[in-house]
Amino acid sequence: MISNDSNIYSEILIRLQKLYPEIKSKLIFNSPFEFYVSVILSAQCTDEKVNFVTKDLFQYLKNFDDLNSISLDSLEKAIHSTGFYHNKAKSLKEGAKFILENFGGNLPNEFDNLIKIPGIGRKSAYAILGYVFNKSAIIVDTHVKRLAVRLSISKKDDPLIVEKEIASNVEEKDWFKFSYFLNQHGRTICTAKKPKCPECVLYDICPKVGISINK
DNA sequence: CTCCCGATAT
DNA sequence: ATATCAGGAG
Repeated sequence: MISNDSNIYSEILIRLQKLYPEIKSKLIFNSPFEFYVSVILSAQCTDEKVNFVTKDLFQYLKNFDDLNSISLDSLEKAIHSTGFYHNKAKSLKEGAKFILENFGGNLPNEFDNLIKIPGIGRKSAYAILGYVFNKSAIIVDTHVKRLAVRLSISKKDDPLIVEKEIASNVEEKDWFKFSYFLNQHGRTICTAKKPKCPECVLYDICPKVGISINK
């Protein structure tokens, strides 16, 4: 099939690779446990703020046993500034209990097991797989979702659809990269509110350029 | 679809 | 002052 848009995926990979050469989480972690805590705290919160909070937290919170033992009240106080602190503290403690009871206190490295942990959804499960265990994963967060729609990779604003489109159009070895690139680009250039289209390296291949770009 | 919530941009 | 950010649970 001779078609220009059949190359949009590889074009995105090539161009964004140059812009975001280092594929690494901005979250600072030194163990699967620390990433688990950080990824839960990172919901609606900058990675910088998470790192600020975990710097002190990880001095005394070393594993799932510690997390299971700490009082809800002191945990809430410690993570307060990340927002949603009541939900997050509850998720962290319930998740820790679940991991101790079902996985012997070790964070599992299979998607099907991760997704069973209370407080861990698809996005967090894939983040753990990709960043901690270097397994293939497609992280579809709000940025990836938004860019997939703008770039007409997906017609629907649905994480599962976006995931399937990427899975079937990108080589598996590039899945994680691809979603990482869209995420980075969404944070910096193709922002939700005022996308910087004139600065965008995908400008000429973006179908939504010039049209109302509010989705 | 709503609720959770503090921080930051506007 | 207020809109917006954003993943997961119910």
